[in-house]
Amino acid sequence: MSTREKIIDSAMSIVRDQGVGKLTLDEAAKVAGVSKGGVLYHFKSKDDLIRGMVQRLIDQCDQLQQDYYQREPAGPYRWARTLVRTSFDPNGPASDPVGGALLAAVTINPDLMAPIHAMYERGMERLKSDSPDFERAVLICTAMDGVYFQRLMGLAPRDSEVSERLMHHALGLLH
Amino acid sequence: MSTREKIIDSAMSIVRDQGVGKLTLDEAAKVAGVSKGGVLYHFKSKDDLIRGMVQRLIDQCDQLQQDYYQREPAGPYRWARTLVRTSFDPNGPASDPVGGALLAAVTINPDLMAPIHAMYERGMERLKSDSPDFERAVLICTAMDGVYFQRLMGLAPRDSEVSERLMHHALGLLH
DNA sequence: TTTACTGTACCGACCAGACGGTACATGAGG
DNA sequence: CCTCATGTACCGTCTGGTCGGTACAGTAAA
Repeated sequence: MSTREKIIDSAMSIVRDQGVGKLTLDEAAKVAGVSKGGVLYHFKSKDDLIRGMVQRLIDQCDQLQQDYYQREPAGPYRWARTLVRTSFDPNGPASDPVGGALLAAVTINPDLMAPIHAMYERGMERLKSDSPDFERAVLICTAMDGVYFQRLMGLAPRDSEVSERLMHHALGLLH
Repeated sequence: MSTREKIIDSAMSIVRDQGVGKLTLDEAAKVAGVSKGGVLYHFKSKDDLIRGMVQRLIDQCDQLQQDYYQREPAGPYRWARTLVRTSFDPNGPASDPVGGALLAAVTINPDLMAPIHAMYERGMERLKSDSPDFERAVLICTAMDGVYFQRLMGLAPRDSEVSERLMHHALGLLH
């Protein structure tokens, strides 16, 4: 793995394990096994590092959504169903490791959220394109944001069985 | 209004207007119109200030929920319906001003989230007590978390008409 | 094949400013 | 005169960012 990627990974794990407040260039360097100079060679500022984290998050989301979309049977609400399944993917960004990028961005410099806004817009367009009842789709997908939120805040560490049932209930409302 | 309350208000507004990263004792003092010594008289540390913010948030939520609960007609899903209406209250904590307390807490010291966890537990108990289909209630209320999340992240600044329809759709699923 | 040069990747010392927190002074009201 | 509420001055630490330097790989002329 490239050093650059390793640094992003390290930053993500710091946010997850120690909280956003502990994300410093020194700490990221230490965890990644390089010097602070090394970090600043790949990212010209802390904001730039966070931009990298956000981009990573977006790429991962896009990838996962594409994968699930292909596997999802065609028909109404295909995109909504895709988003539901993506949200519960145990390896997806909705699970613990990478989500902190958002927290880092919104707390350190809200401007860094711009790419996320764009991703949201894309998602809305997709929903609109194949949802017979758009409001229904928005509501369910908003619930998926809620799932994400709860994980970010460390609320309700749902066991996988409860998650499973919640997911199926959501899917059941998309018919 | 007491100085203590004024300081909490100031801290809230800093988080909202400038981001969590800009919440410092000096800045809070400046905005509240007192000196740093004054702030530290009322809150013996920054963590303590954030505790105060979190407590304010919780008190406001509790108050609002009680109000709406009383106004909500009895019957199944009464608590779920209450939570939905609370989430869309234009003066409630779900709107912009006070939400940042959560961000401040989770980024600066995750331990400060403990009272929020407790509030969540209470909410779940209430839902369980009067929801014929508990999963349905949880799903809808998770969507309310999503609404909150989107506001925190500055995503989708929904106009009030869209909010209105989303709320009614949520209520429609609670029958 | 040696030499000279260039670009990439990274290191580590350093700095200026900001921050949380402490210690103490001040001053008004009872 | 004492306590409550607040102001002032200061300290030690941490942080983002700069800068000069190093190691090394490629490469191209001599």
